[in-house]
Amino acid sequence: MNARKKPTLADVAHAAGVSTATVSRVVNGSPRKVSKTTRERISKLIEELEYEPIRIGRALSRMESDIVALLTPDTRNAFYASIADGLELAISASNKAMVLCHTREDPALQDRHLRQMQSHGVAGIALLGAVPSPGLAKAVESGVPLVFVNRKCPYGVGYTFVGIDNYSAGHDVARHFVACDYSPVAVIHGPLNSSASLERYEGFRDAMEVAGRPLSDEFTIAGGLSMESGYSAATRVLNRCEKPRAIFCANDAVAYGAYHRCQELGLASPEDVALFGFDDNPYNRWLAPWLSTVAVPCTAMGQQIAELLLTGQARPRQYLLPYDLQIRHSA
Amino acid sequence: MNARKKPTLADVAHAAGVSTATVSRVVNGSPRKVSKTTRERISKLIEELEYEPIRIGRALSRMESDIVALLTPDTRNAFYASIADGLELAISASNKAMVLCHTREDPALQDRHLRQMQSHGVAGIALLGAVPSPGLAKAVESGVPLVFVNRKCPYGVGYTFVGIDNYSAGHDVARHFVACDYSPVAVIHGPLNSSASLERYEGFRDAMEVAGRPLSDEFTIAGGLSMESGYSAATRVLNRCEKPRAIFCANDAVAYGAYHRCQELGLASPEDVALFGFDDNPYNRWLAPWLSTVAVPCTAMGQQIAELLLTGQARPRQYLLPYDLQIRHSA
DNA sequence: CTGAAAGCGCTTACAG
DNA sequence: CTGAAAGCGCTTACAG
Repeated sequence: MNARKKPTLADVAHAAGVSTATVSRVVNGSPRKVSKTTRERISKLIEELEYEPIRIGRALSRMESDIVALLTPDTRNAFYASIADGLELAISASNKAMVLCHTREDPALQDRHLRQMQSHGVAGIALLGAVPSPGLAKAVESGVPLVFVNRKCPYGVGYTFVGIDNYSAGHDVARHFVACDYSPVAVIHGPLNSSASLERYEGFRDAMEVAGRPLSDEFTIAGGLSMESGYSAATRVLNRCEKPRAIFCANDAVAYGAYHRCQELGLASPEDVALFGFDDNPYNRWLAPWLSTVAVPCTAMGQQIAELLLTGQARPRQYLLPYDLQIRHSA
Repeated sequence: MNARKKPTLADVAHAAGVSTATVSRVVNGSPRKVSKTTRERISKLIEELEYEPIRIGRALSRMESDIVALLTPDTRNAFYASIADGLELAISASNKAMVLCHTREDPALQDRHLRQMQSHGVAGIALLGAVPSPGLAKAVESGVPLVFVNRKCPYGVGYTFVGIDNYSAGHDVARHFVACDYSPVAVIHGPLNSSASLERYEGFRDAMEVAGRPLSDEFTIAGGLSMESGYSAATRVLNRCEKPRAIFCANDAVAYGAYHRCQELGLASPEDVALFGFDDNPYNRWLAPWLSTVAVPCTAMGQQIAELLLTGQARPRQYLLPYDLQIRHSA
């Protein structure tokens, strides 16, 4: 009911009998430049009037808003949601805000968001699971601060990246499969325009080959990264007369879908079909404690992204975080 | 490498030989007011120059940004994530953006976000799972467009709400328990300052009482809404010498935690302990197809919220969406 | 149908 | 240490 408008910088300045420049300086804490007495007087006034800067003003004058964007395919995947969560925590602690855009693996949609975010004047954009798209190609040239997460930039190597060594992780999973003596072995990989999917697959494939057990084409299945697509990929591969003894899945969501299909077929894991996931989805602990997987440090990733977005990187760098093979019951 | 600055309204106006007012009018599509020829000329120029309005300018002059905020405890809960997803879809389709803030059920944090969002000049705020807090009390008075989702406003009844009839749903679950003849029956409810938790619990309790099987105190457990807290609440209630025959859980996440505890204790569901959840979390389909639950229409909720936030409500209203009892294997 | 001009709330070189 | 003033890029009443 209180129709009193929110106070502006000018209101505070007027009340304090100083210029807006001075108030602006104390708000932004350039303490060297304002005398202690004035500063204290103004601070008190700010308290009293409950002055809160209207950020649009600042944004216009600085030509940059207090906002960063996170573009990601789908936060219903709890692994992505965890990264978003960690990022948001750090961003909001720095008194900034995070806008969330779902790209749904769609280049056109990613481009719309990219343009929209630039027109919002965001301070930076994190791309968690970027897809190649014309707008992205432009954006990397234009100089907006970009951080690629999980998947590397499709347009060259000189861009900031936060993630793990997927090739090496895929390699490790293969070595585990060999140690368990699983045969034949199948892989359900994600879209190969994603560096994460590609490298996982290549590392796995190469290690199998080195071990003298090359992957066969009929056991190399291309799929998406959702539970639905894991289900349908598993349906296909388990339909063959020769069934795979073990499946390396593109991520945990895919493994969940595959698991569901195994259940339907009455196949036990690891007895009939060993299953290996990727990410260590937060739901594992409660609903799938049996799932062997590669733990990706999503919390650390969120923090790293925030740091890069907040401080602005002098030069692009690759941040390779440690991953952790989780051998549990399913493989 | 193209250091050409992005064109502004003024650049377009200059190129077209008209005033910025005119360009602004065609950008915002007030078609009555600009002659067809000028309009077409300007439109062509906009294309050519790839002009994209810098939204901060508009925001400052309108004193409202193209952004809406979603405040929610935790999107790692896939049910909340689904609502966020639906909302983001609709918002971004309207060429606006959604900022996501996690409140973690913490009043102080909620207040920080509330203030921050107002200082960003957001066009509206959706509170999915609001907690009572001083800042919220102020915000409801101040006239920011607010939409309460799932949980009603703790400060009175005259506020916009999108959700289901939780009392009635709790009632239905109790009637199912009675029909199954489960006894004794336990309930793990969420925080009672949440209307959703409170009403579910009350509906359940009242229906049990009407059926002549009132809930006992020792089988009424207060907990949080996470998997962790479901686990610990279940640990407590299953430690008693008399074990419950069935547990109504605050939501599916709590049911997952309880399920995990049952597994550890070697208790089967529904044979030893029947389990009932709430929400119909998207993960159910794949990892917990056995879980009986109340399906809440999260997609429809997301759309409804977007509509309210985008069009601005003339007067507050309650939007009660239909829910659906899902009787599956666990109860 | 179109334009000149004021205004939105900040920040920041420039002077003093 | 402090202030007057210009400027950020839009929108919009007001005139014509």
